[in-house]
Amino acid sequence: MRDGIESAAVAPALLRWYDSAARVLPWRVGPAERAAGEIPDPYRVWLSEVMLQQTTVATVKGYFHRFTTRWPDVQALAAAADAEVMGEWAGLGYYARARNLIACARAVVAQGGFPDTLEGLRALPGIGAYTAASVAAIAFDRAETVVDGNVERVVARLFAVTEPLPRAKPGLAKLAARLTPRERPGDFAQAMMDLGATICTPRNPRCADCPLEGFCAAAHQGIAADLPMKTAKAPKPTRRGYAYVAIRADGAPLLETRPPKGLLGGMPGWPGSDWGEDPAPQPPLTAEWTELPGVVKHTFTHFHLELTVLMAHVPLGANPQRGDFRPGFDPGDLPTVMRKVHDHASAASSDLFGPRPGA
DNA sequence: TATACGTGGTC
DNA sequence: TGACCAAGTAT
Repeated sequence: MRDGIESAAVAPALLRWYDSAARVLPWRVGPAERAAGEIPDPYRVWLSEVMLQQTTVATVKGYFHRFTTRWPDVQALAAAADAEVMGEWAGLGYYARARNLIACARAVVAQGGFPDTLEGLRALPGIGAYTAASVAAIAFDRAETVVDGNVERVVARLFAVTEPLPRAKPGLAKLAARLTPRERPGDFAQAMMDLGATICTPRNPRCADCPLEGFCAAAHQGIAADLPMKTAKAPKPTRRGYAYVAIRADGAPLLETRPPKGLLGGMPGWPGSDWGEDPAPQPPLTAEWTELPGVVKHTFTHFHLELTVLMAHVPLGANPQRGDFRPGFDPGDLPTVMRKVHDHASAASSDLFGPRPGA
């Protein structure tokens, strides 16, 4: 793998493997269909790629099916109400993706369709270098280089790059570009990612089963499992807070829509205190609050959270300082940490959203 | 360049 | 149990 001749041999070897081993995925047009002239739907490619950002295939499958059933094309998604889309996204995480998804769908409809160039795609909300390249390559057959975490790992091993991530990113992208073929760039990208997901895995890579082993410098040196190197991450602090579960006599829960930016932005949640070292209680209304035993624990990307849950049943005329009562609210529309709070309160009070006796 | 931003699975 | 990790983007 030290010269261009060997680099040129990688794509054909990888594509031969892909033609025989490609995974069947709901958004994918397989090599056989592709050869028969079938073109992937840019809407489905875009939607799947956004969902797949930092998210596993297994998790995405169900969401992709529900989204495409409910909104079969970009026009339908663009016409949907924001809260409907946010509710359908609930539990998938990184909620800025859902906000950008809505904005992107509307921009695409306003433009009369998806742009078919890297630059046009890159200008849309929520589409960065990876997603722009993947949609351009997979849906529009453009010879763009797709670089995700899988590709970085595969390339770091192929070329035995010992420089640690994230510093190594630019160099790895250049090496990946050297491998990208003019023919079948979309299948090549998907093949690289499939290889990273199934053979060239972060731990215990199955080099003996790898179609590229003969090209791989790391395998040759016996250091594949040690690459890519990564710089140490900062430890996660623990923050604490209070969450308030108020249920009105008709069963309606008191919820608020969180600010559009920042953590869980735009999603519904229980009113609460600030989250920090030693937060002060901040009940959203005056009531007889009962502090539930135990805490709800949740870990975000950059901190641990421990929430103390307080619950109250309040009369029909209750007038909260924050949030609003939402009859018929579906707990499934809550982000996971808020659903954990719901479940914690629910365990302490059967039929949480049901009307109170005598109400 | 560094940090904020979710969640669920794995070892 | 807990740290690592996954088909990244925005600022």
